[in-house]
Amino acid sequence: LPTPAKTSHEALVGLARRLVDEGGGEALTVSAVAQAAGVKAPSLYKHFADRAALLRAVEISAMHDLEGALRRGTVGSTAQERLTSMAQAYRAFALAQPHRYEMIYSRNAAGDPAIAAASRFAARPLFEELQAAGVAAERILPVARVMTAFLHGFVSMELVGAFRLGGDLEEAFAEGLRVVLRGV
Amino acid sequence: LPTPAKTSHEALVGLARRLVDEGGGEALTVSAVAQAAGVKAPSLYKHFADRAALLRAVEISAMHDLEGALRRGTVGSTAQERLTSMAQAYRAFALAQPHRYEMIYSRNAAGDPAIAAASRFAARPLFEELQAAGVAAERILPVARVMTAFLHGFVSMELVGAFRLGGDLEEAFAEGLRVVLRGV
DNA sequence: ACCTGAACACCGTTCAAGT
DNA sequence: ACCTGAACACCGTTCAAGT
Repeated sequence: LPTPAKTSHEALVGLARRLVDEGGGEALTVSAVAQAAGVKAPSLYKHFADRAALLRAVEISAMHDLEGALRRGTVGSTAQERLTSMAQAYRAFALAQPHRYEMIYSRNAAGDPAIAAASRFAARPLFEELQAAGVAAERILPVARVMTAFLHGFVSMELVGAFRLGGDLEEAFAEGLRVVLRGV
Repeated sequence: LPTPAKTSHEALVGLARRLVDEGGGEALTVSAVAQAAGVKAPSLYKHFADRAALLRAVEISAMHDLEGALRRGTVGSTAQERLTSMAQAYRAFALAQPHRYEMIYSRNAAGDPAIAAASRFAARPLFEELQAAGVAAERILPVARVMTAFLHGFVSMELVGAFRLGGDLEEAFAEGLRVVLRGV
């Protein structure tokens, strides 16, 4: 005689996301998610293999969020305008949801195929814009890597507080973006 | 009647470093360090306020390591050569000691003044080379930020396995470096 | 002055028992 | 089929007691 389910896979991911947004990855404890779902900790193991699986689900949803933010933020008619606005949308996403952003490049994920697929999904907007900009096919991958390396490096250092020497961060970002886009 | 000390601040940091090198930051547990030192866990609190303090000590030593690796790796007579070799040394350090590198940009550190000082120390080689290269004083900070953003972004994505789409990573790094150095 | 055992609140996880 | 209480091994940390 089945007990009616008090929660679900999707509901748990949603609650886990909220915990991450508020307190970072370490706030995503099995007990905290269970409590938020009105259930006891052992019950979670009926929905997820372990904490790592829950973490991966949140990471994947964060990658989808990033993809959406990039698409919404990409505006303008020229390639320069569109790539610049996309880069600004990338940074805005990271600054608005720092903990969620950090999940994306956490290494909980290593070899998981679903993570790899979500990662490719999040990278698609950039690839499409580079293609539309007329970048040669064989240069799209290296150019995309230089751009994402700069973007991820800049915002992750910004989030971690590594830019402690004063100066205008907005201008440093704009300058870096100009330099990188000149290479496109 | 004082008990003879079985360990010391410096010895504990050394043991903690080894644990980090082998298993990453999460391998640095109070019990593991204590066991490696031949002591019980509570004894560590006579040497460090808490686990976070031990973590910070390891981070600081990692920053000093990076500084040394950058200085040793910077060779050549022209500014381009020297900055290129420094960038390659940066990446080589991260790839050779990934866990130690990750400590440097972990956010355990936030507002600690000793961490901030060590961070400035590790950044010095780059600042000095940019100055020697004749970069205008007011451009040194933004240029250094673009370079470190690219370097940290590239190697941290590489370490985390974010570059899954094949292609030549060596060339992507070299290409990115050329683009960034063109901005200097 | 440093080390220790015992204790506490917290983890993630397992499992037999409930419905 | 899902939920639960009890249990286990592990965390970090505190503290009174040892020398």
